[in-house]
Amino acid sequence: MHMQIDFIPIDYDYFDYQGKNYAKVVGRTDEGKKVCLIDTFDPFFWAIFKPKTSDKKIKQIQQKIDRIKVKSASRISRVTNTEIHDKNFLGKPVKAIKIFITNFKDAHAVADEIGFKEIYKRREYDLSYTTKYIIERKLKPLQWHKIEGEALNNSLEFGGVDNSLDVDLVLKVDKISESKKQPKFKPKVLAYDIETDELEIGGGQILMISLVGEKMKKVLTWKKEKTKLNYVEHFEDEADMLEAFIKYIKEYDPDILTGYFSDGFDLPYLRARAEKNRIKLSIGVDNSQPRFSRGRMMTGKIKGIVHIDLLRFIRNAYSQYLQSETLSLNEVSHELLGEKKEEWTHKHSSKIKKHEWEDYFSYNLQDSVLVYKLVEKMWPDLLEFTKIVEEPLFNISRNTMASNAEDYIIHNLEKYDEIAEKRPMHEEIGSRRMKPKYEGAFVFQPKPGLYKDVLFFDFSSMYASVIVTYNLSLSTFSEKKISNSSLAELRDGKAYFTKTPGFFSEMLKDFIDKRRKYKQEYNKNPNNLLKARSNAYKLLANASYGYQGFFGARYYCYEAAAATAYFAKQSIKQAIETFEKNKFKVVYSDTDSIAITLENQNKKQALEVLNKINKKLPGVMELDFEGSFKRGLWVTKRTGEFGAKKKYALIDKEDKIKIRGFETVRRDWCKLARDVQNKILQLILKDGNETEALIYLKKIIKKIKNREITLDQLIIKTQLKKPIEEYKSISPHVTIAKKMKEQNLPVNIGMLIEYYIAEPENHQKTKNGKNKSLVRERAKMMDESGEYDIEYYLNNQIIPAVENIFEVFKVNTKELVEGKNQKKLFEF
DNA sequence: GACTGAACTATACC
DNA sequence: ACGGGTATAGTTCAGTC
Repeated sequence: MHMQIDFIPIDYDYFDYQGKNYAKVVGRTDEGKKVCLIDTFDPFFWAIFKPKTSDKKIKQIQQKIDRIKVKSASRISRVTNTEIHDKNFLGKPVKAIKIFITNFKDAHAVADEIGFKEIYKRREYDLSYTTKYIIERKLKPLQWHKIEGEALNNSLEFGGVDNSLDVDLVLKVDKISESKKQPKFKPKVLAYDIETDELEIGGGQILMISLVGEKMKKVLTWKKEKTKLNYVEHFEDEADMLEAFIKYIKEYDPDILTGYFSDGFDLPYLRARAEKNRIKLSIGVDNSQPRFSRGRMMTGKIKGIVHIDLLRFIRNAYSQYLQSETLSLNEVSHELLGEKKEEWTHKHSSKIKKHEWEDYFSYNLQDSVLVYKLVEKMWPDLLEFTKIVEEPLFNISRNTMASNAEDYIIHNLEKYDEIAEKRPMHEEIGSRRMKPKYEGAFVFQPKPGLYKDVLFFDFSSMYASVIVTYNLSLSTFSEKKISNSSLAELRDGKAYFTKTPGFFSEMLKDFIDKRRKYKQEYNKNPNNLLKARSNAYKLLANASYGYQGFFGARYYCYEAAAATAYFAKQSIKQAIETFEKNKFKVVYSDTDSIAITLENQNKKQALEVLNKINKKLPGVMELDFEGSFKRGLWVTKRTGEFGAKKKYALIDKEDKIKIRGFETVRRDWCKLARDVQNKILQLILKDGNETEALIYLKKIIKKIKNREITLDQLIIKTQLKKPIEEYKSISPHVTIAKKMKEQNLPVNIGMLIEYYIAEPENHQKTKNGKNKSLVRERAKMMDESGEYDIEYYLNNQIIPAVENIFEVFKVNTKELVEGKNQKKLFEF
């Protein structure tokens, strides 16, 4: 039956039938029906001719290519057609041959057959089928389309594929067209979370599974403990529970199934337990089981349902805007939703008392509730990134910003008639990584002191605007001098960039323009979607500088990255000079920001200088006024009397404090040191007087000496960043990690190891009174008994955190603790 | 055995 | 392997006297 529908694509997949590739796209109609489209296009890749290859030679090679056949185990793939085209490659016009083949999977093998000496490069055989499909058929993810096609109903076409699909409609596509109307789409989201005794995947039974969606709240368990909680459903055993899990997913029919760290834990665990119970975890629309691809990170894919591991999206797209010290579900929920996980101390199920099970069920449910709410909150971002980058949601939710930027480029090359550059191979990556670091940003050496009336300025999206302004990219770069170009004097040579705009900076300019446009629209009409859109463009713009310097990038260009830093440095130094020429004192500057003090002039005069600077700035570069602060504090380094960079504290007129770099904002310092430093910074900044701060410090020192500090204030947390065996230097947190492992406690890479420093057993001291033993020998796990090491917490935590602050006021803190002033100290 | 600088490590800034 | 360079600072480690 021929029909037309309004359709929004959600999940992309493909299959082979009789040696040919077909796309299988699952999505919804405007009426909420689940539909699977079957569609196809003629797969192809490109071979680019060397310059000046004669037309005759080109014809000859075309004929040879036309005859290529490649045999693989399951099929014979051959070239079905060839076309000669005028295209661009890295911004230069080229003659290229478009090579159509029967099966896209054989593109690589066919490309290998094309080793003619007239062929310069072979390209686009390394793009995924789905990416190619989206580009060729213009069926863009999460955008509405009009689809015309033939409904398949118990058809024998494609080996009866429609019979095996759990959808409302299977449509063989004839025609795809853009929809003018783009009504709001709300996906059906289902969040899940499991609880187990063993952390090793499949190592023990799954005790319970929670499922939370719109009008769905369930905890499934085979535990028999009675409960008043009406969302708990009891099953005979683990197998029954798993069957119910499958059944409920089918019933709910979600577009998105989501968990937290579910790529690495929940989904593989479910799969493993299903296997143990000889159950097929057939949750895919074709009743297939989840599949796992193992790269550096495990990834779980479900056919027809987008599996989102929310942790990965948060890590890649959200984390830089979060204050949370870890990306744990608890902290992230607290920050974004103002809600927390429920209290539950993990213990083996055999040790859980009868009345405690209710808490455990409730805890399990709450985790899914939080994940559900977080996805709701982040949906605008997921949606906008998907619409802008044009890759499937599954990829968007896992991509790093650099790959999002790259995918955007790939999907937009057509406008420039560009053939895509290939992904670097292993050796290429190796040699890129061998390259020395290029010279980066400028950081101003501050003079320690407490300053009044500090104004901050910063360049908006500085590196992106530099790339656009100077046209810095792989396709515009030249080692040799060329006409009409700009020159960057790099550490190891000169780099020229043509002023004729290249596609990279054109696309980047689009990011900047759109960011500006949607930000303005948002300011006029604030809503989540516009905010997410303008933010997405900002993130993509900011990622593009790192992208060009990233060894894994298709459009990697070391010189462009180095030149970006070079030109940025020039601009900020000029801006600093201009402020200084106009009699303003510059107190600090880092990369794209400048801080000045007003002294004898006023803010209006400073803004006039800003105007002057902006008039002289080239291209799309722009310096903005960021904010005023009534006081700002810069301190010395611990070693030497220079001012420390990347460390300062500000206070504005509303007494709001902004702290950068200080121990206060570092998670590897104990809470006491951070809190004390924070308090002292506040006392000093509020009225510019150190006396009260000093009194406070003395009180704290006394408390430490009298052992009045509770242990939770003294926990030191350090992240374990690699396997224990790989550490060359055994620092305290590694020692603790070893101890934990010996006691069979879970130790994972990425974990924050917690410990405190205890009084040494034998009080051996060196001549100058320092503890003889290494710190790691005094490090204890939090539940190990012992008394905290007064000397360590004074000399290695509190004093280092406050010493440099008081030094600004010529107060010697060290003397407070030891030596002559000790008596005085206890008078407080 | 005491001392010192280099190496290693974690974390922050932009 | 899955953005970049710049910077601070602690602890350990290895070399020297």
